[in-house]
Amino acid sequence: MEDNGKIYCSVRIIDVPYHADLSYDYYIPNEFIEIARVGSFVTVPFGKGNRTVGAIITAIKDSCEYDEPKPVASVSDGEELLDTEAMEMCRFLCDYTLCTYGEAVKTVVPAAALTRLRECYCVTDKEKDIDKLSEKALLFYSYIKRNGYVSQGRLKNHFGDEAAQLTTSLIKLGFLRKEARVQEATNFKYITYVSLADADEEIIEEKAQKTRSPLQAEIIRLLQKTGEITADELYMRVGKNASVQLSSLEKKGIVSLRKIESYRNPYLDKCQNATANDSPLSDEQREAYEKIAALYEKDSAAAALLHGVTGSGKTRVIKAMIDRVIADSKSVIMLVPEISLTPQTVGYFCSQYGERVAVIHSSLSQGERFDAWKRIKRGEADIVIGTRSAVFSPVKKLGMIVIDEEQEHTYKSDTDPKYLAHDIARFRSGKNNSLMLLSSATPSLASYYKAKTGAYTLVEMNSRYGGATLPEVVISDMRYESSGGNTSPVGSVLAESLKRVYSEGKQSIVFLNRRGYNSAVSCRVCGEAILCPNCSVSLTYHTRMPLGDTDDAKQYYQMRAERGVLACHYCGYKTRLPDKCPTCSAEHFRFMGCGTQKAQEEIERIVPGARVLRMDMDTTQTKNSHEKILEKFRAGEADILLGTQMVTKGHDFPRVTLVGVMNADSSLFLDDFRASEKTFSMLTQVVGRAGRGAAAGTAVVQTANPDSDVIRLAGEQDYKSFYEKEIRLRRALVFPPFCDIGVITMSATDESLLGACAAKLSDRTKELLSGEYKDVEAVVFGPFEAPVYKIQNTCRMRLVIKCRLNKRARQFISRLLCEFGKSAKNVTVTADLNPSSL
DNA sequence: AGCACGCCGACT
DNA sequence: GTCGGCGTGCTC
Repeated sequence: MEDNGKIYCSVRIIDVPYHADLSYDYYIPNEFIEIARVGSFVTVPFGKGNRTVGAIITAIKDSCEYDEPKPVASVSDGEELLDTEAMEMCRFLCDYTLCTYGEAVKTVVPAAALTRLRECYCVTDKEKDIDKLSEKALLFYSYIKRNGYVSQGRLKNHFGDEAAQLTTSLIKLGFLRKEARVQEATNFKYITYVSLADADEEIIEEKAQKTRSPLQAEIIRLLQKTGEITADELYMRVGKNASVQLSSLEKKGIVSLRKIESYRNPYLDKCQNATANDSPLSDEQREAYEKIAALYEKDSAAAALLHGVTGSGKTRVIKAMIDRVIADSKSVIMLVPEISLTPQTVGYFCSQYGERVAVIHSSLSQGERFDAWKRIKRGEADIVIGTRSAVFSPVKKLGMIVIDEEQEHTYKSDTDPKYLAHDIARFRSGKNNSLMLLSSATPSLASYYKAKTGAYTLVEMNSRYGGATLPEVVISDMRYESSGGNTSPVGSVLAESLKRVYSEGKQSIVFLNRRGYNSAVSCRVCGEAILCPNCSVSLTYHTRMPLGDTDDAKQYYQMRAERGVLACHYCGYKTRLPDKCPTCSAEHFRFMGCGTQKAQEEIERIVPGARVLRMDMDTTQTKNSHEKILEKFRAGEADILLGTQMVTKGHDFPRVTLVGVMNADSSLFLDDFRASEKTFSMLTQVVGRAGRGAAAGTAVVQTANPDSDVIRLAGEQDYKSFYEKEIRLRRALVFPPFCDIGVITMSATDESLLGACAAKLSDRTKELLSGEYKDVEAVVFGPFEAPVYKIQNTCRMRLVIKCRLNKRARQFISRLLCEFGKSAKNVTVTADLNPSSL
């Protein structure tokens, strides 16, 4: 509606459910017109109660379709929050993963950068019957009245646990109102510089004479000597309690304080000893580099897959490419699967490029993350190394995004916008005409298929660099072990090899895909396994576990001393081993399977004297524990490194000559079409750990399926044959990359409600597919129970849709989410498009 | 999500 | 007769 020159804006609201996530129009009051821009964070009145909610301006315009727009309530000033590319990424995330705009914003921008909404309470103008309140309520009420707007936290501090009840009842009676207040992002770190005030020495001297405080006098004398110093330095010399004195000196006009914003950067020391060293590339590496560089120089959106056997020096090629890109004054984002597992890679790039590197990963504090983000946004860091969320880094002039170990499942987000880093990278490379470079020894089938069919440029490196040879691989058939009377999880071949390597003074790595002691405990009489009361999985027996900061540590120590603990790996539930079988009351249990704890005992028994380091979820709870364990092993303080997945990642240990895989087939028969791919990748990686130095290595792979092609080909490091075999299978069965898969998951605590909802969703899906969405070619499976049906007492059912996930198919699934988001109370419905596992 | 409107059971 | 249960629907 045309309206006397008013200015309007379209906004997307941050915290709305999926079905209400639309574009809403508001008018901008004159006072905000100067600062309101596309990408600004605003607050607006929303809904019947006009509650204040946060939103992002997506458009500014001089007319408005809607008849009675409300006014914008506040506009966050300062630089706009989201730049054009960030907004495009949000838009893309919404469309691509079917999330709300707000969820997308929270994914693209670090939490600390978002001006935070804080729930506050204030009094209303109602005064009638106020004297009828209880004494306590009246006290509560007048406290809020005195203070204006009071946050929940503050109320709880003053009134304790009663605060919550008091607020709700007073709101109900109409004396209080809840209102969201904008709390500006105050999340900055400053360094304070102290100097004597800019005045005549005489005046200062005169003022100093008047000072009674000896500490203040000391500060003045110090400053007269040193000139300007940082506050921290001053505290070091005269003591921390000087801060009060300092501010009083400032008030008196004797000293002046200067605040400079600084960054929290835990990688600073790594960066400051930057020592660029360049040894020349090998012929093969140079060839690979030139091919990729040529692609980059075309200056249009492109993607390359660098496929090189383990040890072929992919990192060196990547380094050369980064040099090439930054030579153009463009930025680089390099993704790694997990920072804690690749300290070498991170350390290497920090030392090469110094302070222009920003490192981003999940265990940064909010402030550290925010500061890294600002450094990038301001163009002070132009090389970003990080885990998947780093793909959103607001770099200037993006030249290249590298995805190292491209097949890793960590590149798919497991929380709500369930995006794949590759898809974001491809999108950004399209927008910036930049290069996406994938790198792996065992590419995902999807990526290799794209390379084979021409969508990506394939660059291959087939020889190990520096004369290292592939290890000799021995497949140890575990079927004969047990029939031969060896019930140990360590077979005779592996046992002999471990002993030999130990006696030679070399190191071994043993990989085992299961933590804990045993995998399950079952009753010897009725055969029932002991299950987690909250989840539908069996509990795992642990002999010892780290205590962390659990509140019942004492009790826990006691349990552990007595007889070990049964733990759930899904919800963290812990209990002591019961006296009797919960099902039949028999008193004897069978302990099945072998976890890292039991394996450690076994290996220590088999190789007497060997020092075994265990690395799994239980021993790596604390910060930097990964690095510490790896460093210890590297330093030769242990002979055998035993662990789960995390021992397979790309660290080089020159003294390792033996790698053992204890249960190579544990992931082979998973109920997942990617089982072979995952097993192959994992085995290839772990086998590649052996013999990275001059000495030839051996890999012992224990399996009950020695004839399996996957295991054989991984042993031979023959990716191409594996690919050909697997891709034929996928084509025949119509699995990705020959189709997409969408999974709709419903979860609820009420099982019957969930069942009803699942049936309804399934019916509705079929109805829409044969009606309004007839053009979407899809095959629907289910509903069935999720592989782990119950986690933390929440049951989950899912519907699997196989189809081409084009725009239209996404619309269709979006429609389902909208309909069931509205109607289904107490059932949560979410979608995962192309999940990393089924 | 929150908050309104709206239509059926046990109370002053 | 009303207060209040939570079913359905909307939010610029």
